[in-house]
Amino acid sequence: MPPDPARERLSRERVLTAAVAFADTHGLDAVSMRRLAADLDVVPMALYKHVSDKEALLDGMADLALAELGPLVDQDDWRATVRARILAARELLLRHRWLRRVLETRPRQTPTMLAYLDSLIAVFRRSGFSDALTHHVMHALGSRAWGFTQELFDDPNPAPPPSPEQLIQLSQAFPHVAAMAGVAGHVDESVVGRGCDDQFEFEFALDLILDGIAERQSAGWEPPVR
Amino acid sequence: MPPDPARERLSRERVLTAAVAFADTHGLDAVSMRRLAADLDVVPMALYKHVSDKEALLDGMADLALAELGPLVDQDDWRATVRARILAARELLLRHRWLRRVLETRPRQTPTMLAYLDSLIAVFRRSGFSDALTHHVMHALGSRAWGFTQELFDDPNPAPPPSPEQLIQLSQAFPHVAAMAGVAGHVDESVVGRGCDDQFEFEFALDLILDGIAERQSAGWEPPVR
DNA sequence: ACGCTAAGGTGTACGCCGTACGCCGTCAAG
DNA sequence: CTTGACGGCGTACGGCGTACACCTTAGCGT
Repeated sequence: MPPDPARERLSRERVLTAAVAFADTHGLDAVSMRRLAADLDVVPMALYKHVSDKEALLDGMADLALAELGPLVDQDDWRATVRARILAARELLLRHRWLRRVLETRPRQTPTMLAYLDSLIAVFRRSGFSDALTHHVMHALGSRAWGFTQELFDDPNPAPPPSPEQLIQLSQAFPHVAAMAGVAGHVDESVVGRGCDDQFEFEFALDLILDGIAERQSAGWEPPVR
Repeated sequence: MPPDPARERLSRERVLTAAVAFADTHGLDAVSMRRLAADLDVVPMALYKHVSDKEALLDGMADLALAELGPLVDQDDWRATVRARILAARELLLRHRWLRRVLETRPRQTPTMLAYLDSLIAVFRRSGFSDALTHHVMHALGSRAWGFTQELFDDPNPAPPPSPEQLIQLSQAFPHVAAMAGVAGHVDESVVGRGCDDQFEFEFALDLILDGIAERQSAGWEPPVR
Protein backbone atom coordinates (compact mmCIF):
# COMPACT_ATOMS: atom_id res chain seq x y z
CA MET A 1 0.00 0.00 0.00
CA PRO A 2 1.57 3.30 -1.07
CA PRO A 3 1.78 6.05 1.56
CA ASP A 4 -0.59 8.94 1.19
CA PRO A 5 1.21 11.19 -1.29
CA ALA A 6 -0.75 14.26 -0.17
CA ARG A 7 0.96 14.13 3.21
CA GLU A 8 4.03 16.26 2.99
CA ARG A 9 7.00 15.38 5.12
CA LEU A 10 7.74 16.76 8.52
CA SER A 11 10.45 19.31 9.16
CA ARG A 12 11.61 21.14 12.20
CA GLU A 13 9.86 24.23 10.96
CA ARG A 14 6.59 22.43 10.30
CA VAL A 15 6.70 20.87 13.74
CA LEU A 16 7.34 24.19 15.45
CA THR A 17 4.72 26.18 13.59
CA ALA A 18 2.19 23.43 14.26
CA ALA A 19 3.12 23.47 17.92
CA VAL A 20 2.71 27.24 18.12
CA ALA A 21 -0.67 27.07 16.43
CA PHE A 22 -1.72 24.21 18.66
CA ALA A 23 -0.73 26.10 21.79
CA ASP A 24 -2.48 29.22 20.53
CA THR A 25 -5.77 27.43 20.12
CA HIS A 26 -5.70 24.71 22.79
CA GLY A 27 -3.50 26.22 25.48
CA LEU A 28 -0.08 25.26 26.71
CA ASP A 29 -1.23 22.42 28.94
CA ALA A 30 -2.77 20.68 25.95
CA VAL A 31 0.60 20.56 24.20
CA SER A 32 1.97 17.06 24.57
CA MET A 33 4.23 15.22 22.19
CA ARG A 34 1.49 12.70 21.60
CA ARG A 35 -1.25 15.20 20.91
CA LEU A 36 0.97 17.34 18.73
CA ALA A 37 1.89 14.25 16.75
CA ALA A 38 -1.76 13.36 16.34
CA ASP A 39 -2.43 16.90 15.17
CA LEU A 40 0.26 16.44 12.52
CA ASP A 41 -1.20 13.04 11.67
CA VAL A 42 1.97 11.29 12.62
CA VAL A 43 3.16 8.87 15.27
CA PRO A 44 4.61 10.47 18.45
CA MET A 45 8.16 9.28 17.95
CA ALA A 46 8.32 10.90 14.54
CA LEU A 47 8.66 14.27 16.22
CA TYR A 48 11.91 13.25 17.83
CA LYS A 49 13.61 13.26 14.47
CA HIS A 50 13.12 17.03 14.42
CA VAL A 51 13.29 18.16 18.04
CA SER A 52 15.50 16.41 20.53
CA ASP A 53 12.96 16.44 23.33
CA LYS A 54 10.03 18.38 24.70
CA GLU A 55 12.18 21.09 26.24
CA ALA A 56 13.72 21.70 22.84
CA LEU A 57 10.25 21.87 21.38
CA LEU A 58 9.30 24.62 23.83
CA ASP A 59 12.57 26.42 23.16
CA GLY A 60 11.82 26.35 19.48
CA MET A 61 8.27 27.54 19.97
CA ALA A 62 9.46 30.47 22.06
CA ASP A 63 12.09 31.40 19.51
CA LEU A 64 9.61 31.21 16.68
CA ALA A 65 7.07 33.36 18.46
CA LEU A 66 9.68 35.88 19.59
CA ALA A 67 10.87 36.21 16.02
CA GLU A 68 7.56 37.83 15.15
CA LEU A 69 8.76 40.88 17.02
CA GLY A 70 11.13 41.95 14.28
CA PRO A 71 13.96 44.45 14.63
CA LEU A 72 13.76 47.47 16.85
CA VAL A 73 12.75 50.71 15.17
CA ASP A 74 13.98 53.98 16.53
CA GLN A 75 11.56 56.71 17.54
CA ASP A 76 12.10 60.33 18.48
CA ASP A 77 13.99 59.63 21.69
CA TRP A 78 14.99 56.75 23.94
CA ARG A 79 11.81 57.02 25.92
CA ALA A 80 9.51 56.69 22.96
CA THR A 81 11.65 53.92 21.50
CA VAL A 82 11.68 51.87 24.66
CA ARG A 83 8.02 52.47 25.31
CA ALA A 84 7.00 51.40 21.82
CA ARG A 85 9.25 48.36 21.93
CA ILE A 86 7.86 47.14 25.22
CA LEU A 87 4.29 47.71 24.18
CA ALA A 88 4.96 45.75 21.01
CA ALA A 89 6.34 42.91 23.10
CA ARG A 90 3.21 43.05 25.19
CA GLU A 91 1.06 42.72 22.10
CA LEU A 92 3.04 39.69 21.10
CA LEU A 93 2.50 38.15 24.50
CA LEU A 94 -1.20 38.72 24.22
CA ARG A 95 -1.24 37.07 20.82
CA HIS A 96 0.47 33.98 22.23
CA ARG A 97 -0.88 33.69 25.69
CA TRP A 98 1.17 30.58 26.44
CA LEU A 99 4.42 32.40 25.78
CA ARG A 100 4.73 34.07 29.15
CA ARG A 101 4.73 30.80 31.02
CA VAL A 102 7.24 29.31 28.63
CA LEU A 103 9.60 32.26 28.94
CA GLU A 104 9.37 32.12 32.70
CA THR A 105 10.80 28.63 32.81
CA ARG A 106 13.42 29.03 30.15
CA PRO A 107 17.09 29.91 30.18
CA ARG A 108 17.51 33.53 29.30
CA GLN A 109 20.69 33.23 27.30
CA THR A 110 19.40 32.11 23.96
CA PRO A 111 20.54 34.13 20.96
CA THR A 112 17.03 35.46 20.35
CA MET A 113 16.73 36.61 23.94
CA LEU A 114 20.15 38.18 23.98
CA ALA A 115 19.53 39.91 20.69
CA TYR A 116 16.35 41.41 22.05
CA LEU A 117 18.04 42.59 25.21
CA ASP A 118 20.98 43.90 23.25
CA SER A 119 18.76 46.07 21.10
CA LEU A 120 17.08 47.56 24.16
CA ILE A 121 20.31 48.14 26.01
CA ALA A 122 21.73 49.79 22.92
CA VAL A 123 19.00 52.40 23.08
CA PHE A 124 19.95 53.44 26.58
CA ARG A 125 23.66 53.44 25.93
CA ARG A 126 23.33 55.47 22.75
CA SER A 127 21.36 58.01 24.77
CA GLY A 128 24.24 58.55 27.14
CA PHE A 129 23.20 56.29 30.01
CA SER A 130 26.14 55.03 32.00
CA ASP A 131 26.65 51.29 31.87
CA ALA A 132 25.84 51.00 35.54
CA LEU A 133 22.61 52.93 35.23
CA THR A 134 21.67 51.00 32.12
CA HIS A 135 22.22 47.79 34.04
CA HIS A 136 19.97 48.78 36.92
CA VAL A 137 17.41 50.22 34.59
CA MET A 138 17.14 46.95 32.72
CA HIS A 139 16.67 45.16 36.01
CA ALA A 140 14.05 47.68 37.03
CA LEU A 141 12.09 47.06 33.89
CA GLY A 142 12.27 43.43 34.86
CA SER A 143 9.88 41.19 33.07
CA ARG A 144 8.08 44.27 31.80
CA ALA A 145 10.73 44.38 29.13
CA TRP A 146 9.32 41.12 27.87
CA GLY A 147 5.90 42.69 27.62
CA PHE A 148 4.50 41.12 30.71
CA THR A 149 4.32 41.42 34.41
CA GLN A 150 2.86 38.91 36.71
CA GLU A 151 -0.11 41.05 37.47
CA LEU A 152 -1.29 41.14 41.01
CA PHE A 153 -4.85 40.35 40.14
CA ASP A 154 -4.88 38.49 36.90
CA ASP A 155 -5.72 34.96 37.69
CA PRO A 156 -4.25 32.05 35.71
CA ASN A 157 -7.57 30.26 35.92
CA PRO A 158 -10.10 32.73 37.18
CA ALA A 159 -12.76 31.62 39.61
CA PRO A 160 -16.43 31.98 38.73
CA PRO A 161 -17.77 35.35 39.83
CA PRO A 162 -18.83 35.20 43.47
CA SER A 163 -22.49 35.33 44.37
CA PRO A 164 -23.87 38.53 45.91
CA GLU A 165 -23.82 37.19 49.45
CA GLN A 166 -20.27 35.93 48.94
CA LEU A 167 -19.37 39.38 47.71
CA ILE A 168 -20.75 40.95 50.86
CA GLN A 169 -18.80 38.51 52.97
CA LEU A 170 -15.67 39.23 50.98
CA SER A 171 -16.01 42.95 51.27
CA GLN A 172 -16.39 42.62 55.02
CA ALA A 173 -13.39 40.36 55.38
CA PHE A 174 -11.25 42.48 53.07
CA PRO A 175 -12.70 45.96 53.23
CA HIS A 176 -9.78 47.67 51.57
CA VAL A 177 -9.69 45.35 48.62
CA ALA A 178 -13.39 45.88 48.24
CA ALA A 179 -13.18 49.65 48.50
CA MET A 180 -10.34 49.85 46.05
CA ALA A 181 -12.21 47.72 43.58
CA GLY A 182 -15.10 50.11 43.83
CA VAL A 183 -17.41 47.49 45.19
CA ALA A 184 -18.35 49.55 48.22
CA GLY A 185 -21.91 50.63 47.65
CA HIS A 186 -22.93 49.09 44.35
CA VAL A 187 -22.29 45.41 44.45
CA ASP A 188 -23.32 44.39 41.00
CA GLU A 189 -20.82 46.54 39.17
CA SER A 190 -17.49 44.81 39.24
CA VAL A 191 -15.94 41.81 40.84
CA VAL A 192 -13.01 42.12 43.14
CA GLY A 193 -10.10 43.39 41.13
CA ARG A 194 -11.76 42.60 37.84
CA GLY A 195 -13.25 44.91 35.32
CA CYS A 196 -10.10 46.98 35.18
CA ASP A 197 -8.30 47.94 32.05
CA ASP A 198 -5.18 45.81 31.94
CA GLN A 199 -3.69 47.81 29.13
CA PHE A 200 -4.10 51.02 31.10
CA GLU A 201 -2.55 49.44 34.17
CA PHE A 202 0.40 48.22 32.16
CA GLU A 203 1.04 51.63 30.68
CA PHE A 204 0.56 53.37 34.00
CA ALA A 205 3.23 51.23 35.58
CA LEU A 206 5.49 51.47 32.56
CA ASP A 207 5.33 55.24 32.58
CA LEU A 208 5.89 55.30 36.31
CA ILE A 209 9.11 53.43 35.77
CA LEU A 210 10.16 55.39 32.70
CA ASP A 211 9.65 58.61 34.66
CA GLY A 212 11.85 57.30 37.42
CA ILE A 213 14.48 56.30 34.92
CA ALA A 214 14.42 59.68 33.20
CA GLU A 215 14.68 61.44 36.53
CA ARG A 216 17.70 59.43 37.65
CA GLN A 217 19.44 59.80 34.35
CA SER A 218 19.01 63.55 34.09
CA ALA A 219 20.11 63.87 37.72
CA GLY A 220 23.37 62.17 36.79
CA TRP A 221 22.74 59.11 38.92
CA GLU A 222 25.83 57.29 40.08
CA PRO A 223 26.19 53.92 41.77
CA PRO A 224 26.78 53.94 45.53
CA VAL A 225 30.40 53.56 46.51
CA ARG A 226 29.91 50.26 48.40
CA MET B 1 1.46 -8.32 62.97
CA PRO B 2 0.81 -5.10 64.85
CA PRO B 3 1.44 -1.87 62.98
CA ASP B 4 4.43 0.17 63.93
CA PRO B 5 3.20 2.12 66.96
CA ALA B 6 5.88 4.77 66.53
CA ARG B 7 4.31 5.90 63.27
CA GLU B 8 1.92 8.66 64.14
CA ARG B 9 -1.06 9.21 61.94
CA LEU B 10 -1.22 11.55 59.02
CA SER B 11 -3.08 14.82 59.14
CA ARG B 12 -3.53 17.61 56.69
CA GLU B 13 -1.05 19.66 58.61
CA ARG B 14 1.56 16.91 58.70
CA VAL B 15 1.16 16.36 54.97
CA LEU B 16 1.55 20.04 54.17
CA THR B 17 4.54 20.70 56.39
CA ALA B 18 6.23 17.60 55.00
CA ALA B 19 5.50 18.82 51.48
CA VAL B 20 6.95 22.25 52.21
CA ALA B 21 10.08 20.74 53.72
CA PHE B 22 10.39 18.35 50.81
CA ALA B 23 10.09 21.15 48.28
CA ASP B 24 12.59 23.25 50.23
CA THR B 25 15.23 20.55 50.08
CA HIS B 26 14.51 18.71 46.83
CA GLY B 27 12.94 21.40 44.67
CA LEU B 28 9.45 21.76 43.31
CA ASP B 29 9.87 19.36 40.43
CA ALA B 30 10.71 16.57 42.84
CA VAL B 31 7.38 16.96 44.60
CA SER B 32 5.12 14.17 43.39
CA MET B 33 2.34 12.52 45.30
CA ARG B 34 4.24 9.26 45.18
CA ARG B 35 7.53 10.65 46.40
CA LEU B 36 5.90 12.71 49.09
CA ALA B 37 4.06 9.61 50.26
CA ALA B 38 7.29 7.65 50.35
CA ASP B 39 8.85 10.46 52.35
CA LEU B 40 6.03 10.13 54.86
CA ASP B 41 6.42 6.36 54.81
CA VAL B 42 2.95 5.84 53.53
CA VAL B 43 1.25 4.60 50.39
CA PRO B 44 0.48 7.29 47.76
CA MET B 45 -3.28 7.07 48.02
CA ALA B 46 -3.14 7.75 51.74
CA LEU B 47 -2.45 11.41 50.97
CA TYR B 48 -5.79 11.76 49.26
CA LYS B 49 -7.55 11.39 52.58
CA HIS B 50 -6.05 14.76 53.56
CA VAL B 51 -5.74 16.75 50.33
CA SER B 52 -8.23 16.37 47.55
CA ASP B 53 -5.64 16.37 44.78
CA LYS B 54 -2.24 17.69 43.86
CA GLU B 55 -3.48 21.18 43.08
CA ALA B 56 -4.94 21.34 46.57
CA LEU B 57 -1.62 20.18 47.94
CA LEU B 58 0.16 23.06 46.22
CA ASP B 59 -2.51 25.47 47.41
CA GLY B 60 -1.97 24.28 50.96
CA MET B 61 1.79 24.54 50.68
CA ALA B 62 1.55 28.10 49.40
CA ASP B 63 -0.82 29.05 52.18
CA LEU B 64 1.39 27.50 54.80
CA ALA B 65 4.50 29.24 53.53
CA LEU B 66 2.73 32.58 53.13
CA ALA B 67 1.53 32.34 56.70
CA GLU B 68 5.12 32.73 57.85
CA LEU B 69 4.87 36.35 56.82
CA GLY B 70 2.80 37.34 59.84
CA PRO B 71 0.74 40.50 60.20
CA LEU B 72 1.83 43.81 58.78
CA VAL B 73 3.62 46.13 61.17
CA ASP B 74 3.36 49.87 60.69
CA GLN B 75 6.44 51.99 60.29
CA ASP B 76 6.96 55.74 60.27
CA ASP B 77 5.05 56.40 57.06
CA TRP B 78 3.39 54.53 54.20
CA ARG B 79 6.58 54.39 52.25
CA ALA B 80 8.61 52.76 54.96
CA THR B 81 5.76 50.40 55.76
CA VAL B 82 5.28 49.25 52.20
CA ARG B 83 8.97 48.98 51.60
CA ALA B 84 9.56 46.86 54.67
CA ARG B 85 6.58 44.67 53.90
CA ILE B 86 7.69 43.96 50.38
CA LEU B 87 11.25 43.27 51.40
CA ALA B 88 9.96 40.85 54.02
CA ALA B 89 7.95 39.08 51.36
CA ARG B 90 11.07 38.88 49.26
CA GLU B 91 12.93 37.24 52.10
CA LEU B 92 10.18 34.69 52.40
CA LEU B 93 10.39 33.93 48.70
CA LEU B 94 14.12 33.41 49.01
CA ARG B 95 13.58 31.01 51.90
CA HIS B 96 11.15 28.94 49.84
CA ARG B 97 12.51 29.13 46.35
CA TRP B 98 9.70 26.99 44.94
CA LEU B 99 7.07 29.42 46.12
CA ARG B 100 7.35 31.87 43.26
CA ARG B 101 6.53 29.32 40.65
CA VAL B 102 3.62 28.03 42.69
CA LEU B 103 2.17 31.50 43.18
CA GLU B 104 2.50 32.22 39.49
CA THR B 105 0.16 29.40 38.58
CA ARG B 106 -2.33 29.83 41.35
CA PRO B 107 -5.62 31.66 41.65
CA ARG B 108 -5.07 34.91 43.41
CA GLN B 109 -8.29 34.99 45.38
CA THR B 110 -7.49 32.77 48.30
CA PRO B 111 -8.14 34.22 51.76
CA THR B 112 -4.44 34.37 52.55
CA MET B 113 -3.69 36.23 49.34
CA LEU B 114 -6.56 38.61 49.80
CA ALA B 115 -5.61 39.27 53.39
CA TYR B 116 -2.10 40.14 52.34
CA LEU B 117 -3.30 42.47 49.62
CA ASP B 118 -5.85 43.99 51.95
CA SER B 119 -3.20 44.89 54.49
CA LEU B 120 -1.08 46.59 51.82
CA ILE B 121 -3.97 48.44 50.29
CA ALA B 122 -4.99 49.60 53.74
CA VAL B 123 -1.67 51.34 54.13
CA PHE B 124 -2.20 53.43 51.02
CA ARG B 125 -5.78 54.27 51.79
CA ARG B 126 -5.02 55.29 55.35
CA SER B 127 -2.38 57.61 53.94
CA GLY B 128 -4.93 59.46 51.88
CA PHE B 129 -4.45 57.78 48.51
CA SER B 130 -7.56 57.87 46.37
CA ASP B 131 -9.04 54.49 45.59
CA ALA B 132 -8.22 54.91 41.94
CA LEU B 133 -4.60 55.78 42.60
CA THR B 134 -4.33 52.97 45.11
CA HIS B 135 -5.64 50.60 42.49
CA HIS B 136 -3.12 51.61 39.85
CA VAL B 137 -0.34 51.70 42.37
CA MET B 138 -1.01 48.13 43.37
CA HIS B 139 -0.93 47.14 39.74
CA ALA B 140 2.30 49.04 39.26
CA LEU B 141 3.91 47.16 42.08
CA GLY B 142 2.83 44.05 40.27
CA SER B 143 4.45 40.90 41.41
CA ARG B 144 6.97 42.97 43.32
CA ALA B 145 4.34 43.15 46.01
CA TRP B 146 4.78 39.40 46.42
CA GLY B 147 8.49 39.89 46.94
CA PHE B 148 9.53 38.78 43.51
CA THR B 149 9.91 39.90 39.98
CA GLN B 150 10.76 37.76 37.08
CA GLU B 151 14.21 39.15 36.78
CA LEU B 152 15.50 39.77 33.33
CA PHE B 153 18.69 37.88 33.88
CA ASP B 154 18.09 35.32 36.55
CA ASP B 155 17.93 32.02 34.88
CA PRO B 156 15.66 29.23 36.09
CA ASN B 157 18.41 26.72 35.36
CA PRO B 158 21.56 28.66 34.67
CA ALA B 159 23.92 27.52 31.96
CA PRO B 160 27.51 26.67 32.76
CA PRO B 161 29.75 29.73 32.49
CA PRO B 162 30.85 30.20 28.89
CA SER B 163 34.44 29.57 27.93
CA PRO B 164 36.68 32.56 27.18
CA GLU B 165 36.38 32.17 23.41
CA GLN B 166 32.62 31.81 23.71
CA LEU B 167 32.64 34.97 25.77
CA ILE B 168 34.47 36.83 23.07
CA GLN B 169 32.02 35.60 20.48
CA LEU B 170 29.12 36.58 22.70
CA SER B 171 30.45 40.05 23.33
CA GLN B 172 30.86 40.54 19.60
CA ALA B 173 27.39 39.33 18.79
CA PHE B 174 25.81 41.32 21.60
CA PRO B 175 28.15 44.21 22.27
CA HIS B 176 25.73 46.19 24.38
CA VAL B 177 24.92 43.32 26.67
CA ALA B 178 28.62 42.74 27.07
CA ALA B 179 29.43 46.38 27.73
CA MET B 180 26.67 46.73 30.25
CA ALA B 181 27.82 43.66 32.07
CA GLY B 182 31.25 45.16 32.31
CA VAL B 183 32.84 42.41 30.30
CA ALA B 184 34.39 44.81 27.85
CA GLY B 185 38.07 44.79 28.64
CA HIS B 186 38.54 42.27 31.42
CA VAL B 187 36.94 39.03 30.42
CA ASP B 188 37.55 36.94 33.47
CA GLU B 189 35.63 39.15 35.87
CA SER B 190 31.98 38.42 35.47
CA VAL B 191 29.75 36.44 33.21
CA VAL B 192 27.06 38.06 31.15
CA GLY B 193 24.50 39.51 33.48
CA ARG B 194 25.79 37.57 36.45
CA GLY B 195 27.76 38.71 39.39
CA CYS B 196 25.30 41.47 40.10
CA ASP B 197 23.72 42.07 43.45
CA ASP B 198 20.14 40.88 43.13
CA GLN B 199 19.13 42.45 46.38
CA PHE B 200 20.45 45.80 45.24
CA GLU B 201 18.65 45.51 41.93
CA PHE B 202 15.41 44.67 43.67
CA GLU B 203 15.65 47.66 45.96
CA PHE B 204 16.71 49.98 43.14
CA ALA B 205 13.61 49.07 41.18
CA LEU B 206 11.38 49.16 44.24
CA ASP B 207 12.55 52.63 45.15
CA LEU B 208 12.16 53.76 41.56
CA ILE B 209 8.54 52.74 41.74
CA LEU B 210 7.96 54.09 45.23
CA ASP B 211 9.38 57.43 44.10
CA GLY B 212 7.00 57.48 41.18
CA ILE B 213 4.12 56.64 43.45
CA ALA B 214 5.01 59.35 45.94
CA GLU B 215 5.35 61.87 43.14
CA ARG B 216 1.94 61.10 41.68
CA GLN B 217 0.25 61.10 45.03
CA SER B 218 1.67 64.41 46.18
CA ALA B 219 0.81 65.89 42.78
CA GLY B 220 -2.82 64.95 43.37
CA TRP B 221 -2.96 62.44 40.55
CA GLU B 222 -6.39 61.87 39.09
CA PRO B 223 -7.59 59.23 36.66
CA PRO B 224 -8.01 60.32 33.05
CA VAL B 225 -11.57 61.12 32.09
CA ARG B 226 -11.82 58.32 29.47
C1' DA C 1 -17.70 -5.88 77.16
C1' DC C 2 -19.60 -5.46 72.69
C1' DG C 3 -20.48 -4.23 68.23
C1' DC C 4 -21.22 -0.13 65.09
C1' DT C 5 -19.49 3.42 62.43
C1' DA C 6 -16.55 6.50 60.39
C1' DA C 7 -11.93 7.73 59.48
C1' DG C 8 -7.71 6.55 57.60
C1' DG C 9 -4.21 3.52 55.39
C1' DT C 10 -3.74 -0.18 51.43
C1' DG C 11 -3.70 -2.49 46.83
C1' DT C 12 -4.83 -2.70 42.36
C1' DA C 13 -5.59 -0.71 38.12
C1' DC C 14 -6.25 2.76 34.38
C1' DG C 15 -4.94 6.19 31.25
C1' DC C 16 -1.82 9.68 30.39
C1' DC C 17 2.91 11.29 29.82
C1' DG C 18 7.99 11.53 27.79
C1' DT C 19 11.07 8.86 25.33
C1' DA C 20 14.78 4.73 24.38
C1' DC C 21 15.42 1.42 20.86
C1' DG C 22 15.01 -1.24 16.77
C1' DC C 23 12.79 -1.79 12.30
C1' DC C 24 11.79 -0.73 7.67
C1' DG C 25 10.45 1.95 3.50
C1' DT C 26 12.04 5.71 0.51
C1' DC C 27 15.13 8.22 -2.17
C1' DA C 28 19.40 10.35 -3.69
C1' DA C 29 24.30 9.72 -4.62
C1' DG C 30 27.85 6.71 -6.23
C1' DC D 1 21.96 -1.40 -9.30
C1' DT D 2 23.74 -0.81 -4.77
C1' DT D 3 24.09 1.54 -0.67
C1' DG D 4 23.43 4.40 3.05
C1' DA D 5 21.18 7.95 5.46
C1' DC D 6 16.97 9.96 6.63
C1' DG D 7 12.43 9.82 8.43
C1' DG D 8 8.29 7.64 9.94
C1' DC D 9 6.57 3.43 12.77
C1' DG D 10 5.79 0.03 16.66
C1' DT D 11 6.70 -1.55 20.86
C1' DA D 12 7.85 -0.99 25.47
C1' DC D 13 9.24 1.04 29.95
C1' DG D 14 8.96 3.74 33.92
C1' DG D 15 6.72 7.59 36.10
C1' DC D 16 2.83 10.35 36.94
C1' DG D 17 -2.10 11.54 39.10
C1' DT D 18 -5.90 9.33 40.86
C1' DA D 19 -10.62 6.31 40.84
C1' DC D 20 -12.35 2.56 43.46
C1' DA D 21 -12.89 -1.17 46.50
C1' DC D 22 -11.06 -3.14 50.54
C1' DC D 23 -9.48 -3.65 55.20
C1' DT D 24 -7.84 -1.96 59.84
C1' DT D 25 -8.32 0.78 63.57
C1' DA D 26 -10.15 3.95 67.04
C1' DG D 27 -13.77 5.84 69.43
C1' DC D 28 -18.34 5.60 70.72
C1' DG D 29 -23.17 4.48 72.70
C1' DT D 30 -25.29 0.83 74.75
